[in-house]
Amino acid sequence: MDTDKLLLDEQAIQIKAKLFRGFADPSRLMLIEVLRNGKRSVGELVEITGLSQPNVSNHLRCLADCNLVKKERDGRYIYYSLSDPRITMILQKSEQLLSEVAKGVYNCTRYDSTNDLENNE
Amino acid sequence: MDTDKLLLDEQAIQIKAKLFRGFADPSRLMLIEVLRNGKRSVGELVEITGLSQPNVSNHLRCLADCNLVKKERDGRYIYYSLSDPRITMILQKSEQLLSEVAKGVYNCTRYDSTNDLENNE
DNA sequence: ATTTTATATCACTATATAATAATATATTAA
DNA sequence: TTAATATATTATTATATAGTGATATAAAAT
Repeated sequence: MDTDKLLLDEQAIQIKAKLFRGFADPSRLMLIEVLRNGKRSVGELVEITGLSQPNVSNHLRCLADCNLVKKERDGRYIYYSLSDPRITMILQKSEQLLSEVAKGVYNCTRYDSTNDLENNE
Repeated sequence: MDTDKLLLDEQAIQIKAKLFRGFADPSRLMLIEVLRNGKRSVGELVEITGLSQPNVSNHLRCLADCNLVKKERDGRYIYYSLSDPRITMILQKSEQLLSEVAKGVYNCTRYDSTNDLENNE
């Protein structure tokens, strides 16, 4: 009914969706997971993730723009770290949720390029 | 170092990113927010969100495939509801996080079509 | 000053996917 | 059965965006 419409603050939804987009890409999520263990330079992140350097920089900029990570220069190196411990909490909650719904998410190939399943539902 | 690489279970990352993609689209997030108040038929969701019926159905299918929502038929109506209370918990945590980083997320126009900001950083 | 190293930016391409329009399916009512 | 209603599917289009290669900027070392 109309009580629902009141709860649908368009702008709040947009912002919240944007936050989740920070987590919604495998490369960015990889970076965030690594940063859960502490600050890392861009070079280290490149080394650990195996992503290209420009790709890492681009994703870090995206995350930094959204305040999900913060940067700190030390000489030639720039160290990135998570901006808020609640980011880790959200990831933890998500892991708990996934332990139950993982199967469904795994089977969700709706938007997958690797759509090579042979099971028909 | 290498200890990080061990933590980077590729498949786990992919699945987790997929979960967040469920939340990362404004239309889907809207649907989820509405469902936080209880089960709704497709028609009600169309009415409340203002999205087109096929669009709602498509997003619901995506969410259902990923086990984020469950469906239940009653006559001609199909009622959708959140599959797990932890979904709500994740959203709550995210709201708390957003209360602090919202400004940054709001200003994050990196991938925005509505890129009409006049402030230069 | 020049070179080396670390990171960022930019232009471009390819892919993913959100939205739409048209149509199909399923359930109930007449 | 036929009509009406509710939901799902499909094909298509347009847009968003991830990744790459080339280059630029910045700091330190020679």
